This record gives sequence, C-alpha cells and structure tokens, in this order.
Amino acid sequence: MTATSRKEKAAETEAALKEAAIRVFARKGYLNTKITDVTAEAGRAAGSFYNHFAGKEQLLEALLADLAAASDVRAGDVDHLSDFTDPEAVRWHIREYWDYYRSHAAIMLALRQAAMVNDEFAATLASFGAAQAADLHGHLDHIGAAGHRLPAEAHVSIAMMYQLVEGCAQLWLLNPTPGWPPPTDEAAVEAMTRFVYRGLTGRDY
Amino acid sequence: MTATSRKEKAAETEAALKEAAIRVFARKGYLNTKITDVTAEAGRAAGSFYNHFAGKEQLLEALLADLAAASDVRAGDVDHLSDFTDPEAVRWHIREYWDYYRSHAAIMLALRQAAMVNDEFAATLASFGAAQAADLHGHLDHIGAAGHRLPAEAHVSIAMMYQLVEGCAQLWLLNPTPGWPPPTDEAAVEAMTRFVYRGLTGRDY
DNA sequence: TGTACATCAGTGAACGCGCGTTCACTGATGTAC
DNA sequence: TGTACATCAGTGAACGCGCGTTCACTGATGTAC
Repeated sequence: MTATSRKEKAAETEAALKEAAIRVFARKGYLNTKITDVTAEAGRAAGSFYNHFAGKEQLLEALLADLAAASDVRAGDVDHLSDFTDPEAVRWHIREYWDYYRSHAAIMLALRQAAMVNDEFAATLASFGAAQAADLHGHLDHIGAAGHRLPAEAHVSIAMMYQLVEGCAQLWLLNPTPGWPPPTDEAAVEAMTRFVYRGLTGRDY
Repeated sequence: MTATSRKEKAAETEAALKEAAIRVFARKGYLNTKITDVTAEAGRAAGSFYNHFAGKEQLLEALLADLAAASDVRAGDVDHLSDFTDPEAVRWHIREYWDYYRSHAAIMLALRQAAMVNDEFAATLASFGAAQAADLHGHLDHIGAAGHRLPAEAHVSIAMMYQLVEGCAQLWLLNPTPGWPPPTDEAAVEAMTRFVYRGLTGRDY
C-alpha cells in the first residue's frame, strides 16, 4: 500500500493533489479554490504544492493533459455511427458527449471558469469544441444527400447543436435549478436527440 | 453641460462610473476588472468609487437594476406573437432576445461571470432565465393543440431552446472564434429560428 | 554489511505583492444670520 | 447682499488583508567507499 521509494512517494503526492483538486473544484469551482484548499484536502502542507505544479493554472493544465491522454486511448477504438439521417447516430453522439461530460464534470467546470479569465484556457476550450466539430462535419453530408436541408451552413448548424448539448449538460449536470429537478440521463439524451435530429434534418422524430 | 449643484455633480460621477464600468467589462470582463480600472476609465480618483457603491458587486447590481428598470418600460408595450406553430412567432422571440443581448452584451457577460463565483448572482441569472421561460410556457400549448409533439416536457423543451439561443448569442456576439467569422444578425436569427422551430414542432421549415 | 554524507520530498511559518478600502485633506457648494 | 461657518463630493497616498510563494529546516531515502 504505502510506497517507499522517493519517486513513488512524489508520484503519490502529485496524484493526491490532483484528486483533491478535482474534488474541491467540483465543490467550489475553480475560481473560488485557493491553493491551500487543495493541499488541505489532500492532507499535505501548502509548500508541497510547488514541488509538483508551478501554480493553479499548471495544475489545471496537468488535469487536462491527463484527460486528453485518457481520451486518446479510447479514440478510434469504436467505429461509430456517422449517418445523421439516422436518429440513432445522433443519439450515439449525444450520449457519448453526455457520458464524457458527466465523468469529467469538475474539470469541464474548471476549464469553463478558467476560460472566462484567461485567454490561453479560452483557446484550449475553443479547440475542444473545434475537435468535436471536425468529427461531426462529415456526418452532416448525409443530410443533404438524402434531400433534407440543414437549418444553416454546416458549421453554423454544428455550432447550434453544440451550444444546445453543451448548455444542457452544464445546466442539468452542473447547475440544476433549485426546484426544477433535472431530467434523468435517459430522458435528457432522448430530449436532446429529438430536438437536434429535428433541427438538423427538418424531419419529425 | 457642466452641472453645478452637489446632487447633480454626484449623479454625474455615478453615471460616469457606470458607463466606464460597462466599457471596461466589455473589454476585460467583470472578473478581470479592478475597481481602479473603472475609476481610471471614468477619470476619477479611486476613493470616489466608495461614495457611490459599496464594492464591485454592488456596482453590477446597480447596472442590473438600471437594466431591469429599462425593460419594465418596454414590457407589455407590444402584444407579441404567441402561437409557436407559426415560425414567425418563434422568429419574433428569438430576434427580441438577440437584440436585447446585443444591446447589453457587456452586462450579460458580467452577470454570467459573476454567477460563476457568487451564488447570489447565480440566482439572479437563473431568475432571468425563469422570467423568459414563464412567457414561453403558454406559447407551447399551441404546438400540442395543433397535433404536433414537443421533443420533451414543456419545461425541458424550453430549457433546450434557451440553451441554444443563449449559447449562440454568447458565442457569436461575445466570443467569436478566431478564424470563424460569426454569421450576420439576420443569418443568425434565421438559423436559430429554423433549428428551434423544427426542434419544437417536428415540422419542416 | 556498515558508516558518513548527499539528496530529496515534505513542512509550515514568514514574507511580500496586489488590490480593496480608508481617511485626513481640499476646494467648492449650501446655509444661517 | 455679505460674511462666517457647515456640509459635501472628490482626491490620492497610505494602510492592511488575503493569499500566493518562498525558504530554512526535518526526517527519510539514496549513494559512496
């Protein structure tokens, strides 16, 4: 259980700090979190933090790097549905995004908050969106090919879809309005799938 | 031009501080704005600020109060389209929101940023949304009555519509992605109207 | 294997920067008589 | 209308709090011989 070598000990502390940060971010948000909140949550001294990270920004960068590394492993291991004239393909993408957002809610929240204050993180957040959009772009071709009309140019249509899903994820997973219980995961995915499928294709579903 | 009485002078300074705040918020955002940024922009001494506001929060509250007062004047002076089976009614609401957002972009941004850090502003922001939703709720009845199906329960459907429009307003009016020029106002309103009308009714348009 | 020294992760009190906030002061407007 | 005093908006240097960051120190692990 308890590691003995120096490297192992350092790695343990670094991991403990990251895990503590995720918990604290989830509780108070990134902007309201002090470095000593993280070290206290991790049960370490304040000074220990700087053995591992140069500051709060670098901690968040490290968390994002972990997350990107984990995503790379998964990427491409499924050959996913791509014909958006099929509601099932839309549902698959939405559910994927939803699950991802739910698993990494604290980091998503942190990134979003950091982006409000820091241009570099704003760029990182934008590139996240761009990566999503790149995958989707091809999928929309099927819609025109099937004789349906997108609501607007492809990249504008994607932006609208993205804002809807992203906004609902943030609302229902992160900031549920007091008194308005958010829908279940199933209901949320179903609702967004309907709205987006209809919006993109103009067909009922 | 230059007022002489004490009250007038104080009112002038307060107005100058508010206007300066709006300009600075638009430039750097609320969270990155220091009180001295506002006083410098207004051409006053730092200490002068506290003759008018107890702090940055209270300044933002004052701006929101002004904004609410201005809205009350306009409210109810138009008897607006309310049958959402008519695309024109959807367009009217979206354009209304779009114009509002565009006119008050700096304050919307400030509120959004303040809400990330401060629970009271989060509640204020939520109540903004709730006010919008209340007006829309009745409009959706027409959709069921005409034999169409909403994509989900009414309040969930409204939330999705709101997230789409709000998100696009923020994206295209406040944070245009570098290299991706945002659509014109006309194109944006048209695109959102199509997407939302289709999403809500399941009918093409 | 044992001893002496070097290195390193972690500690937490102390330091110091940035910025919000105060306050003694100025000059101008209002008031009393 | 004039004079003496009171009040107030505005000023900006100085103060002080909060929090990020440092650093001398500790105890444990690694290394040299």
